[in-house]
Amino acid sequence: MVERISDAEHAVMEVLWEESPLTAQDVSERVDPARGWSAATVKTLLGRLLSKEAVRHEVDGRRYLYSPAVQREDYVARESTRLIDRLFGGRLTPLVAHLAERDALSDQDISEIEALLKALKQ
Amino acid sequence: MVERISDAEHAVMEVLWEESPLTAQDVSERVDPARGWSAATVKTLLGRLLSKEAVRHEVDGRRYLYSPAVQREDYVARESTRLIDRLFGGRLTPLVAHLAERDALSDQDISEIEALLKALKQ
DNA sequence: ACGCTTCGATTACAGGTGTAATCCTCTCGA
DNA sequence: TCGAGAGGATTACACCTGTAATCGAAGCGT
Repeated sequence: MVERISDAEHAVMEVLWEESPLTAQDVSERVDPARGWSAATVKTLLGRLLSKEAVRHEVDGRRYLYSPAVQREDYVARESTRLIDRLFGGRLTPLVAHLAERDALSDQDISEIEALLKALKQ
Repeated sequence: MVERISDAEHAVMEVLWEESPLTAQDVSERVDPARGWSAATVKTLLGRLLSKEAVRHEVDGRRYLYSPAVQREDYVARESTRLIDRLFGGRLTPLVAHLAERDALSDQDISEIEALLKALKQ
């Protein structure tokens, strides 16, 4: 079930998906510096993720080592489905069409996606 | 700049994008019944959307007639970019790949997207 | 002219979020 | 052995959200 992961929490998850287990301090050092978070903030977020059961921790002496308890794949799946449902009635084609119209697709994107789809049809 | 439109507010926007201008009551009647909202709730949301300048209103006697002040296109663009940036480093291909892996693409989706991409290359 | 209805505006209120500061405890170095 | 630092837990606090109820003014029907 895992409740919804907020935006700030997501930034922490990204760190743990990248590498784990990590101590709170490790996470603090690795999290996107653009956030400008204090170590305390990161700890709060870790605590919240723990209670949401989105991460788990093993005890290491008097510290915790945190690891993701949800797969990035699953998170991504939930979030993308959510968006596509909300905005495009659950269908991907309009999203692609939309991005295409906004010139958000480079030639390379187009080629890659074509190759991908071709592979899917085999 | 239009602040971020929340989920509940978005449901109201959908009504106005579909048809406008509408009175608060009209909106209330048209909004997704699955939400089970009271008329008061819809009014609150309209009020918030007004102050966010996501909708505007013209006075009609002692009522307001509400219309969208942001285009659905723009909203959709912002939201999809946001998701794709956050989850896929700004690139669409991984999203498509991801959906493909989850079997979220039907044969028809694939054909449609192929056709779309083909058209884009002309 | 008076009360009921209809509107928007104001107020409410709990839960989530972003962003910490503070507290308590344990451990390690001097 | 005693104080400083490191760690998690607790507390803080304002703003956003979802979901209304209530208020006060204006118009309508009788």
